[in-house]
Order: sequence, then structure tokens, then C-alpha cells
Amino acid sequence: MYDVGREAGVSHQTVSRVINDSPNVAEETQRRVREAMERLDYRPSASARSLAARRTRVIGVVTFVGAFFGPMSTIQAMEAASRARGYTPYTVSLADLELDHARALLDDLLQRDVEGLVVVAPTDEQAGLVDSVLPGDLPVLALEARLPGRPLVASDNELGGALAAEHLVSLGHTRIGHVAGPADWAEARLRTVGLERVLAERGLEVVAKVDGDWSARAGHEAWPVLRDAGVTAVYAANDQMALGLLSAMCEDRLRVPEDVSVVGYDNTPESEWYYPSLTTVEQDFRGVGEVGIQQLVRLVEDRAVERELLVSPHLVIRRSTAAVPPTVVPEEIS
Amino acid sequence: MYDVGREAGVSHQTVSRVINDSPNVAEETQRRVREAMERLDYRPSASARSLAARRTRVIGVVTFVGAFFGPMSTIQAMEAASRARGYTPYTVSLADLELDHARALLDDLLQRDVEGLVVVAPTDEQAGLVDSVLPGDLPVLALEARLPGRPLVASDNELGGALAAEHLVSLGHTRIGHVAGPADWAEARLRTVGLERVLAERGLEVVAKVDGDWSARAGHEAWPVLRDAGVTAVYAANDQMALGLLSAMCEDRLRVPEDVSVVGYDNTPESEWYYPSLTTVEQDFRGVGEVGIQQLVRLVEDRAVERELLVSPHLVIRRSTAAVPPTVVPEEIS
DNA sequence: CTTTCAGGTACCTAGTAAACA
DNA sequence: CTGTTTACTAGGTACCTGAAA
Repeated sequence: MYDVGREAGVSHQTVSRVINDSPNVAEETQRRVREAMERLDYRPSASARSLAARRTRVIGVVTFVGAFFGPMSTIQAMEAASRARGYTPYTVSLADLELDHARALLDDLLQRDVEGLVVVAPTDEQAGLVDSVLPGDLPVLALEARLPGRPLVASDNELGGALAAEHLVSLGHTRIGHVAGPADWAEARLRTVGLERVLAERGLEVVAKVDGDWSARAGHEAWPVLRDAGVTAVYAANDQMALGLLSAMCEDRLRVPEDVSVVGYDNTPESEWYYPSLTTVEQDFRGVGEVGIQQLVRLVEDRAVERELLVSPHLVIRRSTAAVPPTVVPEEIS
Repeated sequence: MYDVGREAGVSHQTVSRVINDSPNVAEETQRRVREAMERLDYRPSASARSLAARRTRVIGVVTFVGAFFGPMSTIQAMEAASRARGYTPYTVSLADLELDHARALLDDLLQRDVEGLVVVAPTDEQAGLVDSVLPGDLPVLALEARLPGRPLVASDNELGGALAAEHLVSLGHTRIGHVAGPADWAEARLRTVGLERVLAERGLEVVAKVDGDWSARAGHEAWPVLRDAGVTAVYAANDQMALGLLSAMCEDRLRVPEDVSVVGYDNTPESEWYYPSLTTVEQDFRGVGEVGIQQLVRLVEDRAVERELLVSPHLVIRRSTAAVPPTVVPEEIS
């Protein structure tokens, strides 16, 4: 900085003012300083700045989720949104980590003096860990899954489940099977709750339910159970599991949607090109991320924040769902 | 730090020694200091440390790729590998950014004094940008795509293409179609080169080639062109495009693999559950990331580095490929 | 006279405040 | 209103010094 000052014929103080866009610097001086910076290829040191200014302008993003399309889209959207607001995002992926290791990484985050944190901790165990490690006075926003005492931004999974259910019911299905997500995922439970509520309102209930692990394999393995229960429609808690179902049905020489309907969840880019094209609940992954950062920044800057903000998903109807096959009489099956 | 020193009855210097695991600190003193740190809930400030020590122990990971499974797996593997070697990874995603914006983010990276950089810049334009912005003396490792003058770690895409080709040729196919990746992606070009080399060795050539954009839609739209060229097998440069092909073939009432064979590339988790289960070239996404970080760390630490390191992919044979249909005589079609 | 352990001081690269021109 | 000078702060580390074993 001193070098830049010398080069431009001003004091280091003035250089500092230029860097921080402070007023009271003559246009001309500003130009000279910037040119000097350019000539010397000078870049202010982030470490020194945050040390002196006592703020880092860094916000952390902590996720326990693996390399899947949805969560990753959300994270990329959060990174862009942070930058747009003048914060640098520092993302830490804690997927597949023992809790002890995860604890160390959270500590690393605190040492970097993040000003706030977005946490995506889908399972109850992960949420507990985070809650126990993070100091209560650090601004933390829970994303997708609840964290005790923290504001939440999430996709409305219960609504999503309801949307899928209403669609199937409106097509006349009464024997509906469900491939749910892992029971320790809050998101998965909510998607089930929405489904069951709508069915209950119609005096129906799920004919067969299998808990999967989100993988296509899980969907594939769930099918025999649902088939034996005589379902005419299946609601899978994500598109991958729906894909596994489609594959298993195909092997059974069943036609979708003529013989059985399938609804997925997420609207991943591929789901449109499954065969048949998948009816699914689309959630706005990027939108959740953007709203999340917006709320976190408000939290960091001490402004009012919604305690809970849900982003609505919507149903995308494609070719994998149709009316109940008229020829199939439930009695034949059960 | 001073507070901790006072609490433990030692100087701040000794506290620093304990933090940095330096030798020459009595067990007893060490214990006292650690306890004091615990009691005061003390955490050293990363900014101050890197300022004083003149090193950040941060390495940057720059990627231009979106939220897809392969690249994301690589990145997550790199993060874990960096941490295992004592470096903090700082990942910057430049997907969908105008070059000017990207330039600003690269600058941010330099201000943070990263000690080295892994760059995933698949298109020529991106590589050019990176090359023009990064100082020549910064350790940079090119991942997946070449960067002038920088060591490279990549999956052997040419080999992958050759593997796919050899498989199809060995099944007797001579009328092979190709859905390639975007022409400005080096990876895509190499996958094509491998294919064409093997075919040329047999006196064959690609019957029809369409450039896609990696999306399933592109595969779907490519099919009519290949079909009209009378292909009996198609090699798609990634699994998503292969999925689009499968879907289009299904709509044409064509059976895979009886009527036409399909080979994909990547072995994404879903590809096993397409219908039929996809024959595809598996690349070791995580492996590439791990080797990449290993090489970068060597570079940063001034040790010898391979100029070029290719990780071999291998073929996963599943249900989407079979021998040429004997009934189809090329003359019938063309 | 080493080795082990600890303290003292300068310095890293900024930002900030006050006094002053 | 613009800009300089000086002195100090932030939270550490590097290096030298010195005492005890």
C-alpha cells in the first residue's frame, strides 16, 4: 500500500480511502491511485483487511448432502446470491463424514470468523451436532431442515406431498403406494405427511409404504412390495427412486401409465426424459438458496427476519400418470 | 491469546507454540494452555495467523461446470483431499458467468492469497480467460482440460472413447452413430477422437455425428438424424444424452439392445437404472480429484510433478448393448 | 556447553482516529 | 473539501535472547 502511495504521489491513507470508496477523494487523485495499483499489480490482502476492519464479509455454507443435483443447485445459487450482496461464500461439505471430523470442520469455519452461516443438515443427528457446536450468538439460518431456535427457509415439502397425492386421487386412484425417503430425514417425513393428510381427507390411506435411501436402486427394490399390495399408483419421494420404479415396472412388462401411474419429486433435468416422461413435483432449488441468503444477510445485518419461510413447489404433469385402469378390479388383486 | 496466556500463567508466545504444535513445550505447560483455551472458548483467528505467518494454507478450486454429478463428485473429493493434507479448500464456481464477472472472482481468489489453484476450465474460452488472469508464478494445476504451460490431471477421455468403440465393433456393429459433446469442450473432442481412431483402424467411420450440449434433450433430438442414417449402435458422450436417446428410441417402438445398441459415458448412479440398464464408460471422478490435489500440493511445496497424469476409465457392460441385429440389412435402410 | 523451555520485541498488512494544513 | 502525518490497533508469528537442567 505504501508502495502504491509512493507511486501515485499520495499517502497510504489516501490509497486506503480509494480502495474503500470513501468520499472526499478527488476524482483526479482517485484515478492516479488506481493507475498506480494497476501498474504495480497491487491487490489488498484479504487477511490484513479483515484483521484491521474486524470483519471478514465471509458467510459460511455448511452442507451434509452429497453431490446431487438439487442440493448442489441450491448451493451454487447461494454462492451467487452472497456475492451479489457483497459477501464471500465459504462452502464446507460435510457429506459422508464422521461427526467428529465434522466438528473439526465447523471449528475451522468459526476460526475464519464467518459472520453468518447457512446450514443444510437434513438428518436429526446432523442437526443436533450443528446445534451443539455453533455458538448461540452467531447468525445461523437453517435451510431445508429445522434447527432449534433458528429461522428456517425451506421448500414446502408437505405441500409437495399433498400436490402429488391430489393429482393421483383426482385421477381416481385409491390404491396408492409410497416409496418414502429415509425416516431420519425431516424432508422425507414431510413429503409423506402431505400425502397421508390428503388421502385421509378422502378416507383413504397408503396401501403400502417402503422407506428408501433416495437411490434409484431403492426404488427398484421397493417395487415388488408395492406390486404385491396391488397398487395402481406410486408416489416416490424423489425422481431417482421413481426411475428405479419405472425400471422395475418395465421388467415386469407393466405399462406406465396404462397399468400403473408414477409420480416423482424434484423435477431433475433428466426426469423429463425418463420413459415415460415423469410427472413430478418441481421444487425451486435455486429459489430456496436465494431466499436463504437474503434472509441470512438480513440476520447478519441485524434486520428483521421471518421465523419461517416456505417456498412452494408445484406439480409438473407429464406422461407417467393417468386415470386408474378401468379393467383392473381391486378384488382381482387382493 | 494474551488472555489465554494470563489464564495459564505463561506468555502469549508459549500459547502460540502450543497452537502450532511446536516442540520444546513441556507436557505440563501444554496441558495448562489447552485447558485455558478450553475455558475461555478461545479460537485463533485465521486472518491474523495467515497475516503473520505469510501463508494462508488455502488452495483454490475454480470450476466453470454446473451442478452435475461428475464434476461435483470431483470437487467434493478435492475438498476432502485438501483437508487431509492440511490445506483449506476454497471453491469458486464460475458456471454461467460472463467472463468479466469471472475475472472479478478470480481476483478475489488472488486477494485471499491462495497458495495454489486447481482449475477446471473445459472450454477453450474459459481456459484462455484463466490463463490471462492468473500470474505465471502461482502454482496452478489444470484438471480435466489443458491449460497452457500447466501440469494436467485428467481422465483419459480418448481411451474412454476407444473403449466404447471397441466394445461396439467387437459386437459386430459397423454402422455406428455418435452423439458428441459440445465442440468447444476439449473433453468432448477427445471422446470423439478415441472413437474415430478405433473405427479407422477397422476401416470404418462414424455413420452420423451430432454435437449435443450434454443434456438429455440433446440426445433425444439427435436420434432422428442417426436413425435416418441407419445406425445399429450409438455412442453418446455422456449418460444424460444416452438417456435422451433411449427415450426417443422407445417412442419409435425400437427395442434396445435388440434393434439398436447404446453406449453412454460417465456411469452416473442412475445409468444403471435406465431401461435398459446402460452400458457406459465409467470414469473415476473422485480419483481424478484426489490425484489432482496430490499433484497441486506437490507443486505448492516445490516438489516434482508429472507434466501430465491420466486416470484410466473403464467400460461397464450392461444391458443396452448387444450384437448387431442379423435381420437388419443395411441396404434395407439406406 | 548443549538442550530444553519460555519470554521479549519487532513485524506482517492493512484500517482508524486525531491533529493539522 | 482534500489530503498528510503520526500513532495506534488487530491477533498472530519469527527470531533472538536468556535461564535452568
